[in-house]
Amino acid sequence: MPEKPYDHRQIELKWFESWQDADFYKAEENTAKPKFYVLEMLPYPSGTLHIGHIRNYSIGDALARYKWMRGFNVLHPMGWDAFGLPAENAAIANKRTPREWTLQNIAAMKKTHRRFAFSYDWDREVSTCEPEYYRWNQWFFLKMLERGLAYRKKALVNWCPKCATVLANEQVVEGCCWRHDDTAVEQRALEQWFLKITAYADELLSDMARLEGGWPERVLTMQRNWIGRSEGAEIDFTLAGTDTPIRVFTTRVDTIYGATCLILAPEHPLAQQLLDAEGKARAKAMVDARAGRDPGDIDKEGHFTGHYARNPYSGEEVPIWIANFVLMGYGTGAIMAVPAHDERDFEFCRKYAIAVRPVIRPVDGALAVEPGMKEAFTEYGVAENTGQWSGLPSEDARRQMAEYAEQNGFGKAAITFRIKDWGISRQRYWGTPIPVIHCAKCDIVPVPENQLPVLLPLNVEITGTGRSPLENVPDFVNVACPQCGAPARRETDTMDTFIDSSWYFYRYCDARNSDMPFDPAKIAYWFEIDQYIGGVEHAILHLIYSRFFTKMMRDIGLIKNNEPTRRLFTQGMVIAEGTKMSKSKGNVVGADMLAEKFGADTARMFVLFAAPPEKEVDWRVEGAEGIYRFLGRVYRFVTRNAGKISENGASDRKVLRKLHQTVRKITDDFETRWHFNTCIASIMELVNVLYAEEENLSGAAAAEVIEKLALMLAPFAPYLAQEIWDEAGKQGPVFRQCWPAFDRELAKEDEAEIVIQVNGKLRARMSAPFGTPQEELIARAKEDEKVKPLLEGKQIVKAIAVPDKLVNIVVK
RNA sequence: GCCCGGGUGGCGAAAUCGGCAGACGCAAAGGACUUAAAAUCCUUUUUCCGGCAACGGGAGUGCGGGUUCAAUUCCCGCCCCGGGCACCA
Repeated sequence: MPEKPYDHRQIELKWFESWQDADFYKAEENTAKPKFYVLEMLPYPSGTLHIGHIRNYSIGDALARYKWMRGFNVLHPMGWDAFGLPAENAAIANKRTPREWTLQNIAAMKKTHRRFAFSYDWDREVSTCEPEYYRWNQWFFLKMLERGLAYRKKALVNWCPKCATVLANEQVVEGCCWRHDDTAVEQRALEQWFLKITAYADELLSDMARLEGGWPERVLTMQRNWIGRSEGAEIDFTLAGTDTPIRVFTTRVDTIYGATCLILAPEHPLAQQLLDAEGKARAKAMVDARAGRDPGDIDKEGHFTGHYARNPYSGEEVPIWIANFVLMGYGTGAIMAVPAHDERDFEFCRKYAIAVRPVIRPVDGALAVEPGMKEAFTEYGVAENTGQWSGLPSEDARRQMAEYAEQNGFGKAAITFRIKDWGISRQRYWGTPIPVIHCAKCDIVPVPENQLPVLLPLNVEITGTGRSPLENVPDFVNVACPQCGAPARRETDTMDTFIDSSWYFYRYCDARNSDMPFDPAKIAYWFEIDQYIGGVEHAILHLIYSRFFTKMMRDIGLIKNNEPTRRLFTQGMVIAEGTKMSKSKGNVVGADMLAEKFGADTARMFVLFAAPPEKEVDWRVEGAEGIYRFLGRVYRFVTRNAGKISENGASDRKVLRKLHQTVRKITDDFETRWHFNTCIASIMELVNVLYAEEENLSGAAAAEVIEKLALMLAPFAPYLAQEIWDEAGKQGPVFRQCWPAFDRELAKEDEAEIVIQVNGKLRARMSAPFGTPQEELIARAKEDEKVKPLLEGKQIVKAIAVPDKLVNIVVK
């Protein structure tokens, strides 16, 4: 056969057109095949796909196609995280509505998606900005409202002046906005809607045990830190001379006899009562100075209130201070300071010359002497000078003292979490309207379910001023109260867009259902997600909200699974020529450019080949050119040898052995560790052998090689794989064939190559039949002509043989 | 400060269970084909020493120790890089 040059444009265009109307990737519920749900994180429709997206989808697509070929019923969907701030900013800049802008972006990105031929079931496409989708956000909200999981409270909230909206705690990164790392977040007091994620804090934490093994350890660690469960006790001190309790949270009650002052957060309600005018001013200054600053950079500062608190154990009275390092949002907002046994308290008390009193000694040492302590002793030890608990190991004292507090009514063992309820109110337009109505008489009235969806009005002027643009839409705001009929106001806040992405993967299972968010039976079939693939940047926000939503949906009886995702894979970033890609640097590698210049197959294979999928990949033009050359090499071999007629099979055995070894390697990798870089390398090795042995390859062997090459390439380079399949005269889509089997015997080498070492150094090699006994290997090694001289005049101390691998002779 | 990753040629990397370090690719150099170039094909390419050469010898996976017949791989200590958390009482 005459060789043909590899023309990616012609090949990809041809199959693109041929596949246009085919629905190869439809997932069905009624089938005897085992199911496999593979999911990639849905993109924000910014307008263009870049190489980072391509990497994410290429990993998922390789897996999805492999699973299809292994006979699974694969669900592989895609959608759009279509609400969000950039649409509003674009609207202000371009005089277009957020909706127009978003829909156009989706259309453009979908076109690129199609061009890359990712194996999605597009019939299940979900776009979160459509009423058909967001009405179920509203529905879930109402369900949560009924159950007390959604509530409203006035709260100090994180406010980003640039976004002109509220941020969730999770969206504040080192005191700055997660989108604007140069903008300090301010604190404002606003009436806000919250979801009670803390109701599930314990379960979110304990269920991580089930995710162990399937999720990356570091994601679990990040979530554990975020939830921040801490066991301790709440203890009531009393304001001296009164019965007013002041409750503190501590993890170390055993140190309470060493408490030398009590410290309130500056915002603590009691502090406001106790402080004089000057003190109040100090407190306010502390709060303001804290906003948006890295906590580690702020020096500890305090102010004595002039009042005292009584220690319920010792009866001692200690001064009450306020201090900037005590947080209102954690525990009770008040602490007992035990400088001898806590580093922070030590630093604070030294600064203000407050007494330091050691009450815990090291197990094998003496109690520290004061004055003279240089640092706090924070470990457990033995309690001393601690009343009836003196002499106890401090861990025992800790437990017993908490019980004592409970028996005597001034405290109890308690657990505190770092995670806080999820603030979801946003003073923004392009999001899901929160379905409640404010009535002067009836207060907060949920929108009746049969009136959903509360439609987001179109043609709204976007001002970007910080008040919801919806407030300026009278038709939207002015409604009759559903309960009493009186004129009322509709809620104008919209929901955090993380709501949208918290359950979208359920909607894929039943994307067109207009009566329910989804049919529970379909969820029962498809869930849990067998493999979720996305960036590690979502380790906390999206992945913890999703878990929360799943538990909430289970508790309202919609689903049975406790967790959404069995296995999670976090792929590494793509950087461009050594630097992080960003719009402002103008070095974003766009998917359309890649498809045009190199073809979709090359782009896909490049991102898979450059590094194992969990690692960072550096985009390099030369790297892509290398892959392009390789695909050309494959194609030219195929076109030269398809339909080859030759009886000369002198190289057949060698080539077929390599072929079956390659199939074995790739199959193994798909089943275990997904190191597609080495999979592709092994195909390259195979092709190198093909080039070397081409002359002496029989027609039959060539046919087998070409067929299996097409099948092996199908998950990575579907266009070229199809073209090869076609060249080989085969019918139908290559990616719907069975994954190739390999012959264990054929893949075996004839003889084992045995390495011979003398004192651990490689000195010679020999071949021996598989299974040659160890004694025989050693005997043969000793006779080897390179080895023999090295043994002369030496004493053989030991000889080790590893069957089929190695002999090591130790001499003296 | 604490918790995870990671450190291997000029570069991206490989070595899956303690057994040949550097597969595969990039870049570079040389050759073949060509009027020429591109493309393609072939060869060389960790490093040092000896040799015209085939070849031979030594060193080598961040650094220092240890275990072992044998360590990129396991253990202890340290250095550097990346990420996460960080007054959470």
